Amino acid sequence: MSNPETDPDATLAFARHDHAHCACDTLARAEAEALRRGARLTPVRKRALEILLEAHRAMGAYEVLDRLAADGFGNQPPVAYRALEFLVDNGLAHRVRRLNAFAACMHPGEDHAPVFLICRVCDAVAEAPGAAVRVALDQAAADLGFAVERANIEALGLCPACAGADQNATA
Amino acid sequence: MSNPETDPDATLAFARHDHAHCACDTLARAEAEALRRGARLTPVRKRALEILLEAHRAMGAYEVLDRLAADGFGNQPPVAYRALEFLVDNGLAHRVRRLNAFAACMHPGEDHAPVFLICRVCDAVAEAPGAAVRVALDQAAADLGFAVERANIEALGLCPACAGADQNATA
DNA sequence: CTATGTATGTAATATCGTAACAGGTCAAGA
DNA sequence: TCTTGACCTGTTACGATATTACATACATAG
Repeated sequence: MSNPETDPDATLAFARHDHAHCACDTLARAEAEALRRGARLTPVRKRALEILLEAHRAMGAYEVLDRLAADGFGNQPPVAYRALEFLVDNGLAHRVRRLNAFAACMHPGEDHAPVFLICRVCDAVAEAPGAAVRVALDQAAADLGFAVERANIEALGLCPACAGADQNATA
Repeated sequence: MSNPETDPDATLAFARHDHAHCACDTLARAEAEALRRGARLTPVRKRALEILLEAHRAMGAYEVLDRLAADGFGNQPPVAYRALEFLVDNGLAHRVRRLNAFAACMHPGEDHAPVFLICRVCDAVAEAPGAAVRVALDQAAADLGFAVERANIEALGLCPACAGADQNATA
């Protein structure tokens, strides 16, 4: 079984790619987006985002906190929660509630409705485009007179790799 | 029998209705569904479901636990978590992660994809029909080769009542 | 009856999250 | 310059949520 702690390739997207490049690129876009919004991407906040981008997977708040503390920032929970809350509020990160975790947004600035796909075998998390899902959700809500402001759409299931492994094992 | 996907009145989410009647009716359907699945709806489990149905809202595990303990069952967390997990696994209840809470399923046995609409003002929670949302989600996942087994779709926003109050206050 | 699997009870603890307050930084305006 | 106010960071302390591990009880098939 692959594990996001040990097998980075099985993480955020279900495909191999250049982490260093996509992390660096995404950070640049996040900084631009923060500037555009007039949001202050202070050192702790920026470092928290970098941590999420470097890890390239969903991380718990305390895990982020440990890294922040190691970098000389505060070592108490509010330090991490505040930085993460800022990132989420400004569309630079997402909260994955099923995992009590946070993940850097891969598309900061783009108006997107992320859908999180969580593999129940290897715990990999992918951020999938969910525009169509969001449209359907808004419609379902509108039918009841409800106005959606924020949505969490999370799916548990099998990622391609684990589905393949499962078939092979069963066969 | 009404179908939650097509009959909006069956999901009187934000509307007034007869709690006692709908709770009793839903409990009967839940028992039938448990029987059909060969799931053992033991006393603790049944009582936990009743508690959720009577409250008719999302409840925290510890809140359910208090009531179970008051009824003579165990008073330690696993008692509540196990009963609630059973209910969720068997489609008799849902977990609302945004609220760290559980709610009785209003349509046990019917193959449905619940969408939770959570009012950020009054905290009311409605279980809306989400078949269309689920279809869109399955498609988005399939595009990445991901097979969805379970989904949590939760929206935060304004319920009709609070949206109205807000408009009045602003006007 | 007895072995087996399942359900329940309990203790202890792990994990996650927040309230409240203190001090620091920075920019706008008296 | 000095103050004021808004915002950010750090820390203490605590509350809320959830799980592990183990012991006991209970059902049911053989």
